[in-house]
Amino acid sequence: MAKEQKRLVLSSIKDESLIEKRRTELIHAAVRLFKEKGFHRTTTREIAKTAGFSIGTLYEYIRTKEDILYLVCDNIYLEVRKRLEPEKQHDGTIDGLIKAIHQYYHLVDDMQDEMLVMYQESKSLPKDALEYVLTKEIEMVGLFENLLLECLKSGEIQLPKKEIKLLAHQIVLSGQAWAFRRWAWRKEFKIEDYIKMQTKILLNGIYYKI
Amino acid sequence: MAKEQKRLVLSSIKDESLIEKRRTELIHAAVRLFKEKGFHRTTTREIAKTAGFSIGTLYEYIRTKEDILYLVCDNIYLEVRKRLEPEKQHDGTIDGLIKAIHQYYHLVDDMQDEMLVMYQESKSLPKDALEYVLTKEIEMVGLFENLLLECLKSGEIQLPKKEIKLLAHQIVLSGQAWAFRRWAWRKEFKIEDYIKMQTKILLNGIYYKI
Amino acid sequence: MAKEQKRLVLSSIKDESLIEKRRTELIHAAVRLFKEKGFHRTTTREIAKTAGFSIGTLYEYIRTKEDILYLVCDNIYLEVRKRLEPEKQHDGTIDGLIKAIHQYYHLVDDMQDEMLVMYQESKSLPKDALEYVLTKEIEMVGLFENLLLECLKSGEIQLPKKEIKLLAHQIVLSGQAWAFRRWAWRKEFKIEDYIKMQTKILLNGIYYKI
Amino acid sequence: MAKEQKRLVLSSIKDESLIEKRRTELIHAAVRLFKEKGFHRTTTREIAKTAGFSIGTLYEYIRTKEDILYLVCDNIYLEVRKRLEPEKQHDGTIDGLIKAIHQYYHLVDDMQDEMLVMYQESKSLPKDALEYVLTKEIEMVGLFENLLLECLKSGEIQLPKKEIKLLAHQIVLSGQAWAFRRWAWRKEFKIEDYIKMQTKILLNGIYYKI
DNA sequence: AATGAATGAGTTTTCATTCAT
DNA sequence: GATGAATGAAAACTCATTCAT
Repeated sequence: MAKEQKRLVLSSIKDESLIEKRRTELIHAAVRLFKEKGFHRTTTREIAKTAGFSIGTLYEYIRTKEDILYLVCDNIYLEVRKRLEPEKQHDGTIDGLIKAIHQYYHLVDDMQDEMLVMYQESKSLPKDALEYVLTKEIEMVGLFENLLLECLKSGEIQLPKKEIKLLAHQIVLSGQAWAFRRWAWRKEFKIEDYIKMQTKILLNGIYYKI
Repeated sequence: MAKEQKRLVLSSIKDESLIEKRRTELIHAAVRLFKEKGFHRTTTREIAKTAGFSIGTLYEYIRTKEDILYLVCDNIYLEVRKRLEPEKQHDGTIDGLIKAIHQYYHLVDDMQDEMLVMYQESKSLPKDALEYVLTKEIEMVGLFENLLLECLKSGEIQLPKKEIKLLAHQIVLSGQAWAFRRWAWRKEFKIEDYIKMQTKILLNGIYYKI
Repeated sequence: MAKEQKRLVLSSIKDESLIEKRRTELIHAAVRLFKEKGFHRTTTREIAKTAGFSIGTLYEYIRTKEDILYLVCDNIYLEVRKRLEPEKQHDGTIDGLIKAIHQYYHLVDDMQDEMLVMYQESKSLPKDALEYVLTKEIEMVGLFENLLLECLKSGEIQLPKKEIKLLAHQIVLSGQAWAFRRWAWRKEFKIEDYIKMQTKILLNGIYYKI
Repeated sequence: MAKEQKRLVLSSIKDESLIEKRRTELIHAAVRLFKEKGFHRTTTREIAKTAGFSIGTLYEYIRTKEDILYLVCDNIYLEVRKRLEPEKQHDGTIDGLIKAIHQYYHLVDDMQDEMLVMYQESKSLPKDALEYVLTKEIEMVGLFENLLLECLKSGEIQLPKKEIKLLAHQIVLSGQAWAFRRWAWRKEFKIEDYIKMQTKILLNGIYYKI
C-alpha cells in the first residue's frame, strides 16, 4: 500500500548474507552503546570494537555514522511488523483490540533498549531517514486506528471519529512510555500491571465492560 | 519536602543582576538553537553569537556547555512552578483537577520549544544535573498525584491507590506529548480540542460526570 | 576591466592585519612543504607546525586544505601584478617588450618555488579556484599579447595577428619553464643567459635587429 | 648508450603474455582516471574496477599504487621510441628536422591524455622511478639535440653550440605544451596550425628559408 | 590465477575551553 | 567585565594493501 520506499544503506560488500550478519552484530553493539552514552557520545571506533570488527570493516558495511542509527531504527520497525502482523486480521472486537495492545506493549518491553534509543536519538537522523522513520511511526499508529475503527463499525465501542486518531496515538505513546519512563516505573510495576492499568485508563471511557 | 538542592551554575561575575540578565539572553539563544539543531550540533560560539556576546563573555557566566542545557531545563521548572503554584490550593474537586490540567497543558503550549528541547536533550546533562531534573519531573508528577489524592479523599473519584501514580504520570506525559508530537497533531487539533479530548480519555474511567 | 571576482578565503579571525600576517607565514610554510613533497603528501598538521602555530589556529585562518593551495596561487599573481604593473605603460617598442620579458623572467627566478608549486599542484584546486587561477594566467598572457600588439601597431615587428596570441603564450610558458625545468638547466645556464637565449629564439623571427 | 636500467615492476604472475595483457588494460584504466581526477584522488579500487578486474587481481600484477603511475609513464616513452625511431636516421637536413618535429607533435596529439598525466603526476613517482623518467625525458631532448647538431655540421643552420641544447628543450617543451595547455589553445588552433606556427617561431632565427 | 573481505594507520576538520589583553 | 585568538584532544572517515579461500 505505502510506497515502501526503503531507504537503502549502501555497502561495498557483495555477499548479501554477510551484510545481514555483520549488520545484526552492528545493531546490537550500537544499541548497547547508544543506550549507555547516547548517539553523539558514542564513537564509531567504539561501535566497531564492541561489534567485534575493525573501524575499516565497519565502514565496509555503512557509509556514515548516521547510517548506523538508521539501521537501528529500521530494525525496530521490522521487528514490530513481524510481531504485530498476525494482529492485523482485526475481527472488530474489543478483545481483538486488547490483544493487539498486549502484543505491542510486550514488544516494547522486549525491545526496551532499542525503543529508548530510537526515541531519544531519532532526531539525529539525516532528514530523509527521519522522514522514513516518522512514516513508520504513523504506520504503526494507523494500525491501531484501524483496529479502533473496526470496533466502531461493529458497534463494540462508541467514540467520535475525531478522537479515534488521538486515542490511537495515545495507545502507541503509552506503550513507548514504558520504555522511556522506566526510570520512574520499573520499581513499582510489572509490565503486566502496566498493561492492565493503561488499558483500563485508555479504554475505560469508551467501553463500559472493562 | 525535597532537599531543594539547587545545583548551582558558577559564574565569575559578581553583579548578580547582570548574571540574571545575561543568562536570560543565553537561555533564549540556546533554546532557539537547540530546537533547530539539537544540543550536540550547536556550538558554544553560535550560542554566544546568537545571545549577542562574545565567546569569552559566555564563559564568564557558565562553566561548561552542559551548564547551558541545565539552565534551560531549570528555567522550565521555574516557569512551571510559577504558573502552577496557585493551583496547589487543591480543593479536592474534579473541577480543581481539570483546571490544573488546563493550566499545565497551556503552559506546555506556551513553552513548546523549551519543553521539546528539555525532552530531547536532557539525557545529555551531566549525571548530577540529570538527577536534579528528574527530581523536578517527579515533583511535577507529585503535584497531580496530590490533586488526585484529594479528589479521592473527598470521594469525587474512585480509583485504586496504585493507579493514581500512573494516572498522574499519564497526565504529565500527555501534556508533554503536545510538545514533542506536534509534528503529528498540529495540523489537526487546536490546543483546546486536545485538552478536552485528553481530559476525557484520561478521566473518563474514574468519573462518570464527564 | 576584468570583474576582479576575488575568490575569498573565509577566516573566523576578525583582526584583518593579523589575518594578513598569519597567512603570509602560512603561505611560506606551505610553499616549502608542497615543493618538497607535493600538496597531497603534505598534511595540514605539518603546515601548521612549519608555520609555527597549532592545527587549531591554522583552521582559524582557512576553511579547508585546498584554501591553502589557493592562497599560494593567488599570492603569486599578486606578486606578478605588483612587479609587472610598471611595464604596462607599453611604448610599442621592441625594447619595451624585451624589458617586460626581462622583468617577468626575473620574477619567475625569484619565485621559483612558488611557481613550481602552482604549476604542479594547481589541478588540485577546487573547481572555482582553478577557474580563478586560469583567469589570472590568461590575464598574464594578455599582458604580453598587448605588448606585442603595440609593437605590431608601431610597425616594430611583423607577425600575422593569429600568431601573436601563440607567441604571447610561448613567452609566458618559457618563463615558467625556467622554474619547472630547472632540474635540466640550472647546472648549465644562469638566468641571464637563459633570458638572452630565449628572447633570441622567440623574437628572432619577428625582428631582424636582434 | 644509456644504461637502459629498466626499472622492473614485479608481478607474482608467471604467464608473461598475461602480464602484458593485464597491464595494458591497467594502463588504459589508469590514464582515464588519472586524467579525470589526478593520481591521488584515484583509488586503486577504482582502477581495478575500471580495468575490469578485482582489487586482489590488481595486486597480482603490481606491487604498489605508484607502480601503476610508473607503468603509465614508461608506456609513453615506449610509444615515443616506437614512433620516433625511424627519424633517427638523421640526414642533417632542415627538412629531416622538421619532419621529426612533425612526428613528435602528432605523437603528443595522439597521446594527449597520457602526456598530460605524465606531466602532471610524475612528481608523485618514487625517487628511482622519477629518475628513470627524467632519464627518458633527457633522452628525448637528446634526440632533437642530435638532429640539430647534424644540421649544424652540414651547415644547414647556424647556432652557437650552447644554444642547441636549449632549443632542443624548447622543441620538446612546446610539443608537450600542446597537451598541457590545451585548455587555452584547443578552441583556436588545429594541431597542424600549431605545428606550423611553432616551427616558425622556433626555427625562424636559425634558418632564413622558412 | 582470481577474488573480495578485513585491516588500521593516517588524514582532515571541529569545537569546547582558556587566558592574555 | 569583555573580548577573541590560540589551543589540541578527539572524531569521522579513507584507502592502500594483505591474505584466506
